[in-house]
Amino acid sequence: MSKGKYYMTTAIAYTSGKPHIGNTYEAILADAIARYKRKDGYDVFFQTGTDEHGQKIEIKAAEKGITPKEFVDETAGVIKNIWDLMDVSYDKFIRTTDADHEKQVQKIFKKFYDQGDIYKGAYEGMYCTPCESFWTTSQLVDGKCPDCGGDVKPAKEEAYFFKMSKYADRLIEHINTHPEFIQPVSRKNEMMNNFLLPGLQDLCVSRTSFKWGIPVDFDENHVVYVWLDALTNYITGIGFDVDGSNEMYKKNWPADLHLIGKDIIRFHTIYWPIFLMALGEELPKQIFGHPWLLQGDGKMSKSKGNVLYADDLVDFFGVDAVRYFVLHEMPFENDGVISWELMVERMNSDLANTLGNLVNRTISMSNKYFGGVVTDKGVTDTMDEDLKAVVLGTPEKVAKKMDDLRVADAITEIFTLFKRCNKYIDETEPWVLAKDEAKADRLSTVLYNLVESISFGAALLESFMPSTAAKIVAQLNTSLRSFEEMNTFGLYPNGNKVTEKPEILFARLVEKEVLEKAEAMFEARKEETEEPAEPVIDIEAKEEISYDDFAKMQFQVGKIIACEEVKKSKKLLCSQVQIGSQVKQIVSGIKQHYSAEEMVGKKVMVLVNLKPATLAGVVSEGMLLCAEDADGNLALVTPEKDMPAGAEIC
RNA sequence: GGCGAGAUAGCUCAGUUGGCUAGAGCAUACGGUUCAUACCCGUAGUGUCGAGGGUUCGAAUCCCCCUCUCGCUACCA
Repeated sequence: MSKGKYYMTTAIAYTSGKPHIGNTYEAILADAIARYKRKDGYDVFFQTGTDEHGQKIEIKAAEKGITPKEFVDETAGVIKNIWDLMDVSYDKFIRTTDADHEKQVQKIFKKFYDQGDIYKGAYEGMYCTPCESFWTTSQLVDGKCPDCGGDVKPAKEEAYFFKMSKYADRLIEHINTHPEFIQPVSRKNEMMNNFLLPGLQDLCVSRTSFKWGIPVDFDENHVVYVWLDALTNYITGIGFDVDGSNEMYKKNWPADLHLIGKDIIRFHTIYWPIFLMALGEELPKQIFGHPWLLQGDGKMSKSKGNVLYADDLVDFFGVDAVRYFVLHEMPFENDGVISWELMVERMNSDLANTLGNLVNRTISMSNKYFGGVVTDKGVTDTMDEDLKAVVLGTPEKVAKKMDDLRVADAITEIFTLFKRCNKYIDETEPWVLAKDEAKADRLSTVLYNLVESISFGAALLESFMPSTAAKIVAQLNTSLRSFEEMNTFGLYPNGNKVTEKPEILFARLVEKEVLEKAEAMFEARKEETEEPAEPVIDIEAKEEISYDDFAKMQFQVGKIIACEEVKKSKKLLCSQVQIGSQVKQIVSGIKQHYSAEEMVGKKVMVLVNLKPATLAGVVSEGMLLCAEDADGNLALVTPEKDMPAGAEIC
């Protein structure tokens, strides 16, 4: 009895490298929802996959001396393996290098062009390779990409543009009349206020600066913009065709849920719906931008060697414990935190103590008192009522939470059930009953109630911790029950026999040992990756210049004699810089790296003949030069020996 | 700078339309218990509910203002 179709997706993972636990979280979250919906009677189609085009991949492949295709084949394999390791039950794993996907993207692009939604124009500006974005000079941050902080270079290219504004009103209307469309709702306001209401800009949807993309078939110099390529996976993966889609597509579209990270909400709630409108297709019902899983002890970074990967965590804790942790620890709207200490705490208190020990003690008592045979002798007590009420009420509570995609809260409800069971043992005191032969039947019923309650808990746990749920019912010698079978208390077969030797589900861990082991792992990894003792940075080479070009620039040593913060800005410091006998006012975006006080007295390298400009209302007559590392930290460039203010740098 | 969110126990947070001594989990202390993975159950807490002012019989909750944090965004030579 199907409740109808349910089509859901994750964002497709970018194949630039191995995904860390934060990336993996999304797949696990989606899986929990997919499994739950299936159990709830929906005909679920769950799609995930990989996003494989773009200049960044072209460059990475070149560095490794392999073709882009070889590179993405390898990375896509790594990603798929991790999803499989984590028991992600996807129905389709799409890759944007799949032939049928590429074919459809070309057709879609052509259709847009033919119907006038895409027009050919030219783009001029500063280009950021990793972000594959153009910026106007005024958008740059210290001459760097405002998104990633990376280097940009001047570029001009012929390009195709999509007329976003044409559909803006319709989209605004849709968002306003469908409050569930963007979740959480706070994100809706951000999109409205920052993009839709001020007016949408046309979007550049092709590139000519690199080759690793889907070619525009009627204009070979161009490849399709990665976002247009990537977003369409949601329809091409289920059989969309410009010339007539198949039955599977007709059944599944529109998607019921796009699960994505909060960083790409803009692409999914603005560009994607507009592309769909242009195709004449329905819009997805809901887009949920989930928060991120952050690392407690500082940001994850490869250079620090402290990146957490799902497979490493599995080695420490096991698949289901990791699933439990990321699902349970992630709030609905705020970012969650992951750390070794927190993992151990959850592992010990929730999984080992509350759940594992409950199952273990129940089975042990059944064996000890009745040779493992579980029978309801019908000797009830008033104290049974509350237990039954809690157990019978839990499926409903979980359902309510899952309706709102509050997965963490749903799990908490299930653990409330297990805690209630532990309390029941304390209330009934089976070991006291066991001492009185007249109470043997009561004891039997108590144990039956426990086994029955745990059966409920295990069945509810199935969507979130599938293998643990299976292990529990195997030990109870029963099967996972359906939601329908959770309307009645007492379906556990009377006289059934539980396992003789209960296996420990989750072993308690000692925090200190885990930390030491983790430390050792990171150290080992550092040694592996740390070829050069000192990190080096490669930046994109700029075009060669002549000596004359160089000679146009005048550099001098400047002494900062005063410095204050620019009030209206988060990043700017305004310095008075003595250069020879004159003093120039220079504004620099370095507030986050230097305080105004520590600037004073420094001798720095200044580009003095730069045309003055006004920044945040303050005139700036030059530029202080800085070095920047991979994390965006800045260091002022100063003369190696003390030099007078005004000394020429040549 | 614009828009928005937030500040509650040691930690992570919940507090519906203002209403009885402000809650949960974890951690801590004490007590109980022994079937079990030294586990489970119970009790106890501590809180100037970010600061100040106002409305009200009554404010964590509503209004004003301030401080700080965060998100999106603009600007950032």
